[in-house]
Amino acid sequence: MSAPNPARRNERTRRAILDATLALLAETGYADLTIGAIAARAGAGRQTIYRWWGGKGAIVLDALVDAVEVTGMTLADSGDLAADLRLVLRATVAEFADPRISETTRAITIETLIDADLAGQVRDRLLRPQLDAVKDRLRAGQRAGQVRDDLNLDLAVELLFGPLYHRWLLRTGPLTERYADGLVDLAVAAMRPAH
Amino acid sequence: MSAPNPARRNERTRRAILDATLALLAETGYADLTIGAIAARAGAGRQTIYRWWGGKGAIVLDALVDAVEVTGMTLADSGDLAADLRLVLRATVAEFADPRISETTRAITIETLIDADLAGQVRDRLLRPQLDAVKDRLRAGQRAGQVRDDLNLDLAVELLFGPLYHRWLLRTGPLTERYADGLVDLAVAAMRPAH
Amino acid sequence: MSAPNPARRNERTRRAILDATLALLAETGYADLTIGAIAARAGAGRQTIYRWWGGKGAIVLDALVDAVEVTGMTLADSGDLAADLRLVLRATVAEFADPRISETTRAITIETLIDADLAGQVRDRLLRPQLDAVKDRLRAGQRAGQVRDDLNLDLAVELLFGPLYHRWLLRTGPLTERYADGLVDLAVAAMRPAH
Amino acid sequence: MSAPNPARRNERTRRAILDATLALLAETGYADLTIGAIAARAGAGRQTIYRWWGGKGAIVLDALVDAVEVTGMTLADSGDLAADLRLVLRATVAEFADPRISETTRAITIETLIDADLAGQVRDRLLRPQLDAVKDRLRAGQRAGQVRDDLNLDLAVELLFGPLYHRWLLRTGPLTERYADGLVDLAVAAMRPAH
DNA sequence: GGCTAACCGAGACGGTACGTCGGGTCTTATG
DNA sequence: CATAAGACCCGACGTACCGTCTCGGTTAGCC
Repeated sequence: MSAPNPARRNERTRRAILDATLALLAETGYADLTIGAIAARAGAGRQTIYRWWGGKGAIVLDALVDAVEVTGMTLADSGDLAADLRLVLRATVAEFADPRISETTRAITIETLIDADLAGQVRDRLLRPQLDAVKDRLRAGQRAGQVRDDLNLDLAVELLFGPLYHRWLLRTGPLTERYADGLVDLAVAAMRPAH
Repeated sequence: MSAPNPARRNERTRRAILDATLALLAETGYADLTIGAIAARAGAGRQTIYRWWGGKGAIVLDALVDAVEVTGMTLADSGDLAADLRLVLRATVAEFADPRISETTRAITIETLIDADLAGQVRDRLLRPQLDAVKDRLRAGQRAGQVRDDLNLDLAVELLFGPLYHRWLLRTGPLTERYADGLVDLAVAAMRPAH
Repeated sequence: MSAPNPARRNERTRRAILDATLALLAETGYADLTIGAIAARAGAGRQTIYRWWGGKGAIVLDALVDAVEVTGMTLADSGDLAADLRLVLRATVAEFADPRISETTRAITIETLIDADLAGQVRDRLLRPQLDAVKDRLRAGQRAGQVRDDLNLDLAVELLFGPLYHRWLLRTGPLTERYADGLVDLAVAAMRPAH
Repeated sequence: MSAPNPARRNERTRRAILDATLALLAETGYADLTIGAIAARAGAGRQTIYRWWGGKGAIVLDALVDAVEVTGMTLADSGDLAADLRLVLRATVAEFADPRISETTRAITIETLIDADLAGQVRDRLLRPQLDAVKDRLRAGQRAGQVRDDLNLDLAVELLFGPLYHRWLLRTGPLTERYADGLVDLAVAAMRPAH
């Protein structure tokens, strides 16, 4: 009926629920994840979950955001743009290649496809920080003359991560460091100023 | 117990089920689509569905493949690579921008995230033809000297479609013709032979 | 949505549910009786119970009616009215004194206090046959001159069973054969024609 | 943990809770009565109720006893036993016929069927005074020679009230003054000394 | 008249049962 | 023997209350 009072929320229970969610995600996968199972694992009542979250997707998002804790991420700037980007893409490729992480990412991706609100939250809280960090690095590249001035940076970021998502989503090929490197080379070639 | 005999299958029922599936997909979205609703709409028994399909994803896939009917697609070759690619990407963007098609694509995407077998089928029966058509056009571009000889064509195709999927999936920006054109320009720049 | 078709009902399941209900009634008492427990014990789905019954009371009533199976009950007529009535009242007292039966009777009585519809059913299907049998015997007594002609027979029946219910309900005293006999004597005295 | 101190009890809250209980009993009936609703209506905390009462039945009993306030009831003795009893039975019939009172009586009756302890309390605090008053009047009737000396007075009292309860409980007929009078006549006939 | 122990309102918590919904299996009767 | 219909078992859903447990705020009774 009325909204619950967050001030009175039991932090310990909140933690237990998020932890249980991550654990069960890893064990049973997203599709077989149950509110009841989370509650049981967390030693919490089911109602407590419904009190604070809207559904499975919301809990999982919270659990993931909480786990990743992306706060003020920035990329190293070694002067070598391609090298710096390689680092990021290799790391991302590694995450997608890790079955445990991949599984969870798949889970939350499903939920974003179902729930547009959630999609916005995932985008803004989970992904934007990373994408923005890359964008900042590209801007620095522009100032250093390595990147075309008139390049649309949002598009450029998509050029880096889009193919990777595509390959992951459609499983059209392996996700390896070699792949990441090739992708960076190609993207950097596209971004280079016309001589 | 024993496998059903496809020869005795009722084609009319099959059609009714696939049609009902597409109709309900458009009306209620994938998440709220139920086997029971499909059966009811199709005037079929639920058991009939279970007899011939494995689950929601399999029906939806069949319905979509059946609807799209991608057979031997090839790209026009006007000599102008960028122009030819623009046509394809603009068409794809238009599809993703169409809410009805987008919704259905989301539906099947969800299912591919859940069921890897299905993902393979979608990839091979639904997407591969299109991607291969583009790949063929790029190969022609290589022969014409517009595309670097050492370019990994699979990667190149991903460079074209990946950003688009990324933007659609994460809803990070509008899907317009302008966007398609800008993407093509960037990708073509990346593919151009070093002078 | 639509009413289920009784013709297709599974008799075995129905029996299992009624049996489970009686068993659990005896074991746990009415208050702690659960739809879920009945279903589990019967090896049935909860939905199956909800399909055919309206609630706990309806199942219990059915189970009891089914157990008692009161069909065309009549009293012996030995010529000695008091003796015949003593037999009935002693039997009733014995039932109320039996903890197992008493507990179940309490259960269904509760439900009749809550649900007037159910009360009517209990009255008509479970009790009326017995009360009517006594009434018939009293009518025979009138013909034999042992009972006042102007006696309201419904009232007379209540005079026999009412005190018994009262004592059972309020637990104001023991329910024994002696009690039954005393009650019959008093009631018969009240019914006797003024000489 | 430790028992609460009755001396510090807030009388206003106690009253509010009992009043709310009676009001809700009349409005929603016993089955749908919840502790939470009582607390809300009374503007009290649920814990306060649990502090002072054991459960729904205990509160309802207190509320009813409090409402009835049976103190030292005695029957008038006009010399005419039947007339005096008619007064009592007519009053009782009127109570049972009043839907509001009847509903509440049903409520507490339910609870007595569930909780034997409570049954004892109801019997002793709520009913015994009335029954004893009638018993006293019958004893006076014995002394006056209107009632058989060897009559079991407890049984006689049940003979008066039992049929009434029976009819109320099973709803086998209307509860009217005529009914009360007829019942008294019959009972008095049963109690009369053998000529 | 100030201190302090308790009661009080409020409401979050771990639970349990509810009644509903959909999944996948089975049974029955048509054609 | 495939089909339409639908009953069946199962189990997750989201809700309603239960009885317990904090948490401040208020209030009574003893210094």
